[in-house]
Amino acid sequence: MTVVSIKEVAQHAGVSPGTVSNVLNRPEKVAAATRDRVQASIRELGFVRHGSASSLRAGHSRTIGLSVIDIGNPFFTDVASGVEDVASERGYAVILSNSAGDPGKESRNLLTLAEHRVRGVLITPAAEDTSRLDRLRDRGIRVVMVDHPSDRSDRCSVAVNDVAGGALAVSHLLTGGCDRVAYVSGPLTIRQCLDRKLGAHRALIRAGRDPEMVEVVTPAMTARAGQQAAEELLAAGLPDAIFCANDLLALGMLRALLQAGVRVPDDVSLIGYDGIDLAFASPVSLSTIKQPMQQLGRTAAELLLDECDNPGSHDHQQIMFQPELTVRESTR
Amino acid sequence: MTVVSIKEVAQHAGVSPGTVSNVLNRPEKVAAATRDRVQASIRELGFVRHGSASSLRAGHSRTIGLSVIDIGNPFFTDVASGVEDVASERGYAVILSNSAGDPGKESRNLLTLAEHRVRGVLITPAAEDTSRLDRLRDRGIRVVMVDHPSDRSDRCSVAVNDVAGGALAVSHLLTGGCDRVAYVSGPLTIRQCLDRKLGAHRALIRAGRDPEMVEVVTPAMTARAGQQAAEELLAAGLPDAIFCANDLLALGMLRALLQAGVRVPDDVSLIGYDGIDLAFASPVSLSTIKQPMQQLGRTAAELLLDECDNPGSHDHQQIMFQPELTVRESTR
DNA sequence: AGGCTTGATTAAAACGTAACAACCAAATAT
DNA sequence: ATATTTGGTTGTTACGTTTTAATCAAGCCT
Repeated sequence: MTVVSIKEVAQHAGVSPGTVSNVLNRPEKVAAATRDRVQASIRELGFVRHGSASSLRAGHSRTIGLSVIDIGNPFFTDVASGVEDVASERGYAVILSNSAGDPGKESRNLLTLAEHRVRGVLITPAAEDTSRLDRLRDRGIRVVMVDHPSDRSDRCSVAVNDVAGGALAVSHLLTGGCDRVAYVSGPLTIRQCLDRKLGAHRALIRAGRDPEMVEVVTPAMTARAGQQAAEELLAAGLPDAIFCANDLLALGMLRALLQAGVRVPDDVSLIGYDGIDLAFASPVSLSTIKQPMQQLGRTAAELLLDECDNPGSHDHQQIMFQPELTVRESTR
Repeated sequence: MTVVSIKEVAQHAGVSPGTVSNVLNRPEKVAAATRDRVQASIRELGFVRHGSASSLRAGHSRTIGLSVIDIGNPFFTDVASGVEDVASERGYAVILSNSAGDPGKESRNLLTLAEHRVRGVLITPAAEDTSRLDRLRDRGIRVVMVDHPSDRSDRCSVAVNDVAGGALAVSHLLTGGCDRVAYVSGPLTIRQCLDRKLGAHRALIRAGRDPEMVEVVTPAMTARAGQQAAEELLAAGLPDAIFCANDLLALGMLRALLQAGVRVPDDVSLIGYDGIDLAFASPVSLSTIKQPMQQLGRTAAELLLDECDNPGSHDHQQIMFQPELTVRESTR
């Protein structure tokens, strides 16, 4: 339980505490000989910088917060892994918090992040109202929105064009000769679901079809919910194409359809959204709209850290990636 | 960018800074009237405690570290979600770090955690050598091992009996009438893979069979690796039962088998390990050995926080959960 | 030789909070 | 009436670091 402080290192190396601090933070300012001596002492005593003291004095920490809607969803896992990569490359730590889609829990988590004086927050907001984010910014905590376009130009955001993705999915289904398309959506409070539906609508209109789709709304975007949605669809009479708001829903749907004796894609075409690894490995591999998930996380983290490290020259960007259609076996 | 300190709150409420601190940390010590007044000021000024200052002074932070081997694996995602739950209930933040199985990266991450003076670390170690963990403890950072039994009684650990799990899997296969069992393993540096194999061995011996199994070793425990393993197995001649070291491998295997025209379970029985959600949703639902993943995370976090909050009365526990066989469609 | 620059080092003052001893008034005990 | 306890509040110090201004020595210029 020995805590070695900068002071003891200084004493051991025969210099002042200030010099040790300089070795740590601006090594070029100190003569090579003393620098080596100090570094030797650091190693010998096993000193590690006290982050709390450091950030108290310096006025900022080397931590960022990451607030996601569902850590169990491979989409966010991939995003998180991209964030973690960039952060650890640049010596930042990531505090993870999971809102579980609950704006109340999200707010409480943001308070915890504020207490930790994180340098900034990457957030996929659980609700459309962004006033909480403004309050964070008033406290000097930068905010980058992830998988959600910013409505304002004074904030960075990284998103993927969900309207385009929805259109891509449905026009692929139509091209394959499908006629009646059903949309399996997650909760309607989730922007992504609404945008993808809007895109689907547009594609239908563009093709001169009736824009009305059968729609099933699930309470969660999980495989289990997808299976339940399948039952609803089977009871109501199957369409000849199904567009699921994400891959997990689609995988659950696929399972239930096959089990009910429905052939995919012969009887019904099925397309998912995200491009998670498992969508490829499913026994009938899943056509999907692929999003650059890791890239999303990496870019968001880079924007945030750039804003933190160069507050002067930084200009806010609203980045919008384009999703890509990946055709596999589940669509004709 | 206004930073409200305890001092300004004190001034606003007409009390001393010390009283504000008391309201924050031992509200029972301060008269109801002043307490209310201070709390009103806190709300009005939008004060939030400066975590760095607090932990500098108090000597300990309200953060724990979580170091996992692969954040992309649903197993660890579930564990993480259990940890996050408990931590956020008790006001702790979780710093996530991903070793990606690389002991070097793990060490670097642990250094970052040490700098942040986390209260403790939950870790699924990437290597058997635990001296790094001892060094952490010398620094006053408690360590709880997750999904890895502790070799020593002075440390908490939470694990699942992998030997029993391996035996469970293989004896189920044998009960179903299988004869030649193959084992698809992850990297042999991973203890879990070795233990599950050992269990498989034991089950074979107990049943009076030849304990030698065909074994395929994959470089990673992913669905993709499972598909590749299937090709190897198909080329070498199929056994009549396959035990995969985790569900992701099994799902990839399942996909490749079905695609090659192999019927599951008629031609070959297949069993996985973990019990991830998707194993249920796969078109031929996967028999598996279910582990209490969230529970693992919750328990580990509870042990750690108990050790932190009651250092006197805490006694170290090595908890070992028992895995459960879940029979579904992929085995006969 | 005296004044100047340069480069390296140090002393001291913060940063915002927690904890402890000291203090004070009011209530109780003697 | 005085002494003692009690409940509530405050002043002060310390936590480990960063930073700024100040100091010092050595080299250079005229």
